[in-house]
Amino acid sequence: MFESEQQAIETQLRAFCAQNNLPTPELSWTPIPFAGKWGIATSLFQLAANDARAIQARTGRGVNVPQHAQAIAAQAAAFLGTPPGFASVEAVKGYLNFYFAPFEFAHRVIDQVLQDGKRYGAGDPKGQRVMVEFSQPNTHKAFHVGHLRSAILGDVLSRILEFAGYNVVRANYPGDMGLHVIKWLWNYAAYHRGERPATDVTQWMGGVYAEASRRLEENPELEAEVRALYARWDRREPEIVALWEETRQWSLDGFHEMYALLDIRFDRYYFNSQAEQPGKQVVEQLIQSGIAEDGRPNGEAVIVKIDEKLGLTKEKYRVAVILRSDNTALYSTEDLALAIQKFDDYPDLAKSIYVVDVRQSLHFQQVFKILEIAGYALATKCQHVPYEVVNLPGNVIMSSREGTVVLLEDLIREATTRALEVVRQKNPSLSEEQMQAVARAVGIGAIKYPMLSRESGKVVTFDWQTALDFNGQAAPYIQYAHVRCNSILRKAKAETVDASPTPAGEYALDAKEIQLIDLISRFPAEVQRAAAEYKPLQITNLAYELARAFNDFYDTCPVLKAEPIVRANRLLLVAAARQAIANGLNLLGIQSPEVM
RNA sequence: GCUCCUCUAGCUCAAUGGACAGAGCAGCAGCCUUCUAAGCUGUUGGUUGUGGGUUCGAGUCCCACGAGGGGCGCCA
Repeated sequence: MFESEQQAIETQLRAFCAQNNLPTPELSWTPIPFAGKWGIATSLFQLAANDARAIQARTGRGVNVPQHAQAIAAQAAAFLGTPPGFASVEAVKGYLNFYFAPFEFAHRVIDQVLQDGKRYGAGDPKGQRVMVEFSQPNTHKAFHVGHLRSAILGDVLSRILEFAGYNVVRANYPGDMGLHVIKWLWNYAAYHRGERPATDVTQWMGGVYAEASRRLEENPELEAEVRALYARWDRREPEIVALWEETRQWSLDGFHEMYALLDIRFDRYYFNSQAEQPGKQVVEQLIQSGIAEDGRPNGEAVIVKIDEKLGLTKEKYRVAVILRSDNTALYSTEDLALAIQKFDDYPDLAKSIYVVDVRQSLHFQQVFKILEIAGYALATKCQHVPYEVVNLPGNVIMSSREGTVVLLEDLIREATTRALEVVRQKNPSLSEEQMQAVARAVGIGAIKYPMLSRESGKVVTFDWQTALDFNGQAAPYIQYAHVRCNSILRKAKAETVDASPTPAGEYALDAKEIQLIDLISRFPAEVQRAAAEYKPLQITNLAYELARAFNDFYDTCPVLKAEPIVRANRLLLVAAARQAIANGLNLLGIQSPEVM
């Protein structure tokens, strides 16, 4: 947010170095890391180390780098004086700290936030299109908490990338065909023909699937019926296709309901079943060009010996199987075609991102590498963004077959019920309708936040107690800070605040106010970083820090009862804080309630 | 055998190669006649798995080891 100040100082520092025969400095800027201090800082250790080497080479004399850094910093501070707009400069422990003139800079930040509103923190358009594929639910199965991480992570990455300035295509890739679907169809046709799901569609679909698995486990001889059905599907018998199409739609309808509840949307659906034939064509092409080896004549599969093709001596990409010996498609068959399909549909894609479970890392490395070997330039634009799984306590993996699952419907119901109890108790004056709305916002937020607030490479362990704990570092804490902002502004008749952003008179800002403004000013840079590194964690951290700083401010700085000048300024600050918190929550796909 | 990931306070997790490793939860002690206590304050808690190395500087990068987890030619 203060790039122009940084650049001005850097120009001065380069002049200083040139004048003093020092190496050209490469500076990186950080906020001054001490509570209540506001400004920008840079260390001079790198510069000092470079100069120390030069002195060593020239004179053979060793130089103590930290001392040298501090000496240079002190000289530089004297050379620079206090740059325009700053309150002071200090050289300490090899760092140069530039302190902002708080009131002036505070109002630059606040004015910017209030002017930009919902767009505060958004990046300039980058003119690049990015596709994010996520969620990939299996039709004819239940949707459980383990499936939630991709959906939430992918949605939030999409939001962040969009806000950062990219054109984002949100893609879903449902698994609508495969052995699980055939098993389901078999069970349905044999024991549930004519039944239709009424409510909780996805749960019902999952029930029929679980029943199928159970039946087959108890009576393995029934497998023959399933195989027979698979053969009928392979022949595309109209009756089977029609049944598949109808029941598949039930699942998709169920998914739509859940996505709506979770406020997740898609621009484009790719279906597993549609990638099958194109995938086989890609495989043929790979065989023709000598990249793949066709083992089918000998009853073996079609494979690509990737390491061999690359001349690698150590195992890295290994051998990929890209088509079964019986000519049926594998995931890799379909992913080869899908990767290409995406660029056919959107030739200007700068990046094609796959938000998929870390266990498929090798699979994607193989697919992308095979395409690269085959000469597809798009291969290097494909990137797998992996995440770790969601487990149950005791390192138990959620599995539909094992029955160790927490269903999404149950989790949402439980979380909103619990939130409703809390809001009923905390704020009984609200209308029933308001309470319901708050409970939904809080319940959904409480589900999403834990999935986003840890490194995606770390396993999330789901347990009810933590999931339903609405205190501390969690979404409701941030939402509550937003509500408090809103409450103050409502009482102050917020509409007059936004209309007159220029306050008359100046006063000494409290340390809590400075802390809050400092954090608000960091938002745009954090958005860019989150987008560049695919890390929603940056946003959860900042949103939480903002809420904490606001609660701190709320506790020590009266607003409505303050003197007129202070009151006017603090109202603007509260409005800016509310906006920053709301924008942060919005990036996380979490609602900002007006009341709680 | 090859390979990827994880290891930080009792627990769950943060921390651009930089200044003093921070939060929450749990525990203990306080704060509602106040802009909503879903809040705030104080307090307890650390050889960042172990050993080397690189660097002016390492929780962060490199190597080895340990522990746990994932993946590896016809599962998805």
